[in-house]
Amino acid sequence: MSRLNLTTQRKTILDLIQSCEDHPTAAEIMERLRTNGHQFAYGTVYNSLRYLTDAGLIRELKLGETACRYDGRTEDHYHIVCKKCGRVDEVLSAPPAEWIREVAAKTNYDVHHSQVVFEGVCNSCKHPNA
Amino acid sequence: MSRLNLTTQRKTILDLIQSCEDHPTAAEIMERLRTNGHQFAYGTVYNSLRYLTDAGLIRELKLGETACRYDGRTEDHYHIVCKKCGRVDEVLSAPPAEWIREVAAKTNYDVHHSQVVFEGVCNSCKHPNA
DNA sequence: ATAGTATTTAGACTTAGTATAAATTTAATT
DNA sequence: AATTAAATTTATACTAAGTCTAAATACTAT
Repeated sequence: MSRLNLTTQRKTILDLIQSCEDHPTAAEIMERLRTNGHQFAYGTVYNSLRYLTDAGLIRELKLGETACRYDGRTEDHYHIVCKKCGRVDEVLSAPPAEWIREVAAKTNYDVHHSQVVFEGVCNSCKHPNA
Repeated sequence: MSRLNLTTQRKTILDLIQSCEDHPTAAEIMERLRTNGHQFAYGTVYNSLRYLTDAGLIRELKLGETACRYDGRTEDHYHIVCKKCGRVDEVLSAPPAEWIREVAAKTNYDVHHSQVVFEGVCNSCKHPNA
C-alpha cells in the first residue's frame, strides 16, 4: 500500500459513500451508482471498496448481516442496530479503557481493536403511533 | 417455539457442539459428524443449528468471518480473535453497565444486547519462538 | 390403524463475494 | 510522440455459505 491511486471509479465510489447518511451494502452502492448514471463492473465495485477500506478512506462494517456495509466516517466509532426496522445508527462513545485493560489481562492477548454492535429498539420503533 | 423437540439429529449435533473446546463452523460440524460416523443431510445440519440456537441451547457467533461459528456455552460472554493465527478465545468480562447506559441515553435506543468481538494477538503468537 | 403434523432428505437455487484472463488506462522512458 | 511496463477495469466464470422446496419418512394423537 504505497501512495494513493484514486482512479475515476474509486473516486466516484468514495464520493458516493461520503455523501451517504446511511451505511449501504455493496449491492446498494451499485444500485445508487446506476441511479447516478454510472455503470461500473461488478468486480470493480468490490475491488474499489477493498482498496478504499485498505487505504483507510472508508470503513467496512460487519454488523452480523449477510452483507458488509460501508461507512464514510473514518473516526473510531461503533454501531447500534434496531431489531425492528433494521436501521443502523452511530455510537460515538468508546468502550472504557479500563474494561479493555481487564480483557487484555484476563485473556493474555494484546488487544488492538474491538468491534461492538449493539442491538435494541430505536426511538421511532419505541413509539410506533407517534 | 413451544416445547423442546430434540430429534436424534438435533441431539447428536447438540452433543457434538457441547463437547467442543473450540467454536466450529457449520462445515466443520458436518465434517466432525462424518468422522463420528454420522451422515446427516446438509439442510438438516443448518436446520438443527437454527433450532438449537432459537431454543437457546447453543449460541451462534458472528465474528466477522464469512461463516458463523457455534458455541456450546450459553452464558453471556464475548470473544477475542487472534489476527495472526485465527484462534478464538472466550472473554468473560461483560461491558460495564455504566457504558451501556450512556449508549442508550445518547442514541435513544432501548439497548437489549451487545455483540463484542475483540481483535488482537494471542499469547502464543506474541512469543513465537517459545 | 389412521390421519395430521413435524422433520429429514436430496438437490436446486440464491446471495455475496472472489478469481481470472483479456482489454483498457495510466505512468514512465526514451 | 512512440513504446514499453505496470496497474486497473471489464466481463464472466466460479466459490462459499446458506436457504428453499417437494417428496419421503418419522412422530403424535386420536
